[in-house]
Amino acid sequence: MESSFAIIAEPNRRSILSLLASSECSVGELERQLRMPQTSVSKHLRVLRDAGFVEARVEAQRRVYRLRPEPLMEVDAWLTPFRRFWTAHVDALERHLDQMDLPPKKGKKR
Amino acid sequence: MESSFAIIAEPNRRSILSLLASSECSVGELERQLRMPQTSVSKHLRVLRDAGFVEARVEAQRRVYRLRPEPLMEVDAWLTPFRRFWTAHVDALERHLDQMDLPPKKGKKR
DNA sequence: AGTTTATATGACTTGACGGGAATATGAATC
DNA sequence: GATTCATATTCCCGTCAAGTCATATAAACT
Repeated sequence: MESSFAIIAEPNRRSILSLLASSECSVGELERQLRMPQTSVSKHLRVLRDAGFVEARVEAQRRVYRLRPEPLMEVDAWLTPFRRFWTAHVDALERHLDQMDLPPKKGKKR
Repeated sequence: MESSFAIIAEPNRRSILSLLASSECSVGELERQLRMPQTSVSKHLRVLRDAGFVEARVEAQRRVYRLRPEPLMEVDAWLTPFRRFWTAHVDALERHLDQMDLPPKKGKKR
């Protein structure tokens, strides 16, 4: 359970994170929107919290969870060396489109 | 039916992908650089190939593996809704501007 | 042909993870 | 203070994946 990658390997956890990307949620709200048992939501939230993906604030009986950016930034950073593999493709696609489309005003520095 | 996220949850597979990001490799080269048993490397490559992360070309007795961009692009796309969480805080981080420098064939980057 | 080199596959074991039910904790309301 | 609501934790179980060992395939070399 150590790496951030293992954490987001779980589909339900990714769903939780996606919901929290829109707005912070209580456990009950997550439970209803994802239609999964509360005990499951709580356990996944525990994992996410231990890994630093989310943090909770106590509000009366509720716990309101919100996102923390660091672990996903780490994933994003890991992707960096790979991006050149598809930016190359995008460039090729751009060149191709330039032949049929209007010349774009955006920066094409070469 | 493994998701791309589950594939890169495995540390050894991430190591393989990182090596292939520098240059294509044969199984033996991966085996030596990662210092893991050949049978393990082959099995991870099998998983990576089935998931579309890599493809192999046959070169005599060797299989030379190289990266395929699509699955990692998918991961990158999933991160999109989350990026505002750190681009908002870390101002003007140029991670999405062209980080395209010349890819070195050997030697250390970074 | 037989041997070495390079890679893949199959069988087996082991350990980790997720789901579910039951239970526990704890705050709020009566 | 007992009950209800909201969330967390514990225990058991089934599954699945990774590591290891042995073996299989196939090309290259003698």
